[in-house]
Amino acid sequence: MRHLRDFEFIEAVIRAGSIRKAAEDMNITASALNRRINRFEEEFGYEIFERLPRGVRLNPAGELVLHHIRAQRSDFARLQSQVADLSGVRRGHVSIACSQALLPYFLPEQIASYRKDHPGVTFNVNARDRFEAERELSTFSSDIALVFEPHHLVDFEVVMSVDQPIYVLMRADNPLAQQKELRLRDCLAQPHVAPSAQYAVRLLLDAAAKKTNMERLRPIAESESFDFMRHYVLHEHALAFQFPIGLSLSGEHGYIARPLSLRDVPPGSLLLGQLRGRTLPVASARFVMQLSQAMQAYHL
Amino acid sequence: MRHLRDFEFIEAVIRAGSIRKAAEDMNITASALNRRINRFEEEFGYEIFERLPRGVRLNPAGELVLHHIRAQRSDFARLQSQVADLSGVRRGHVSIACSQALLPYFLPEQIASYRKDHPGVTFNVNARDRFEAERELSTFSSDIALVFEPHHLVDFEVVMSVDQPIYVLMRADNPLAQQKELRLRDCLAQPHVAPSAQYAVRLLLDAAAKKTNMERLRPIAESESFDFMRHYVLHEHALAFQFPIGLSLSGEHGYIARPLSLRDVPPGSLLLGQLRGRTLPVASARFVMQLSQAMQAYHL
DNA sequence: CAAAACCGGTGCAAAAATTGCACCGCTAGC
DNA sequence: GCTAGCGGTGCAATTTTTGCACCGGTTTTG
Repeated sequence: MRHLRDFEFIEAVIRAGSIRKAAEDMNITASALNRRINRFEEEFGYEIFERLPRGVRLNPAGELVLHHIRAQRSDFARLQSQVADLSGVRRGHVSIACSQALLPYFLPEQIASYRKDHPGVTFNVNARDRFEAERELSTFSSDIALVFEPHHLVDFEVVMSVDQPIYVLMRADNPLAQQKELRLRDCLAQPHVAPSAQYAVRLLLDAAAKKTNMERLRPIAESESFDFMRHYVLHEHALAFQFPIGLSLSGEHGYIARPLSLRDVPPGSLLLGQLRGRTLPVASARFVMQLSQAMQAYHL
Repeated sequence: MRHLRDFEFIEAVIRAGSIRKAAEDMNITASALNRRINRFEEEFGYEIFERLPRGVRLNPAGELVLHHIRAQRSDFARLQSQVADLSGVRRGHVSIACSQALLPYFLPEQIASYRKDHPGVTFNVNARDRFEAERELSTFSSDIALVFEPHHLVDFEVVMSVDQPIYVLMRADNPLAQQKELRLRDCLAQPHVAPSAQYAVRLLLDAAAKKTNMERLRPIAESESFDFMRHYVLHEHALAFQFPIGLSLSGEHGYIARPLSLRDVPPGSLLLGQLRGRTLPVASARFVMQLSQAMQAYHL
């Protein structure tokens, strides 16, 4: 769009770190770009770039402008989405930052179900940890975040939250599979794999083990990939841990899942959220509503 | 600003109702303006005007665009205000829609006090009833509203609220001035003036009179001007009604004010608010904080 | 019922804004 | 002290925008 063109050039300069490099990226002369930037600053009333000998860098005013640019663009996208919606077109795009756990079962099912009604809507799904997810929201890189136990929560507006007990994964022939509910001490006595430290599952397990004076987790394998861990238990007689929303509980994938007793380990909170105060495009807003309903089904 | 120019032209067309008239207003040729509008619609992807034989009119998509334009402009003003603030300039502009009652004492004092610290900040103060005030907020015509008992409350985000008992105004030689607190029936027995029906004071008085089976108000004069009524009691031996925040309680202006008993008439709520979800410019946000503190002093 | 008054839209040339090119002065790094 | 890379500027070329004249259509007016 015409009226956002200055903003595109400004963003290009920010990315490139210098006007000349940005000019090359944008297929324009450095002098032309230089004048655009200068004219913008003049009209805006304040400089937004520091001039360094090797290039330019945003000053504090520029940081505000950058945020404004991002907000502006997202706002305009929402406007178009609203207009498209009222002309009955029902198209749009939804961008999601989510925990890894939701990638195999939950989100594919939800998205497929949504697209059955709204085939014009496209999706963007990226695995992000809870820090990155919030950052993605505040830079307008994602519309929606779906993560366990997010941290800051300053820019994160919680739309829906469900508690999830931790489940233990094992092969069907594991004797523990006979019990309906497992105790933490029984699990730690067996060989187990565990997610690395930044994941909510691991945090909860570590805290629980520490609290009850049991010995710490001694995973035979640590990984950032729940996919890997889910498959590992099929090969060696080991346990893995995961939230049920990331699992298939039918047993048809070869593994059995049993909940850890809530007496031992508190549940983790799965939070659905968006950037605080932001009005989402129509498609995203509707998908949030669907997710929110789907999450209620997981309510303890 | 450059990137808002299309928006200015669009607004001009909306105001004028036809491209030709708008072109005249904007000192431009109709053909040029026509092409701007057409180009915008083409780039935007949707028509925003209905072409009528006598001009043009916004279609529903256009309504959304209009709202976007207003939000955009306000957002840009806030950005400039934030940047100005961080360069230490402390300038800006605050636009207030408020009840008449706040014009004589409360707001002048508050604004003067604020401008002592921030002389670069300018103000816009307009008396609006509670319907108009909310409309002003949602069209971004005012930043802040300060009204009694606003109605819709859908777009109105309450920042602070204080209850105000109704006070009775009289000349110092009125025998009622001897009492610390007045009963409604005593007041209605005397000649009195009253605000017209749309005002909160009148609503409360009418409701109270009706409820207690007393006879209705029989004002010897009805007016929309509290200024008029305040002065009237100085000339004839009559009573007037007003919230204390609109009064000088020192007696130095010639009238005496006594509260109506809360047993007879419930207090009215003075609400300080802004457009829901909007982030105000720095100057406005700070002034809201000051108003909020000042209002606490009136807490019952 | 016809003329006049407006309306949005378009072709074309004039005017204005933007861009590209050549070049300046400056600083960091070698 | 030399070079490479940077932001900035004067001037001409180029692209974009505008103004003017005019078209076809509809409503108002006499």
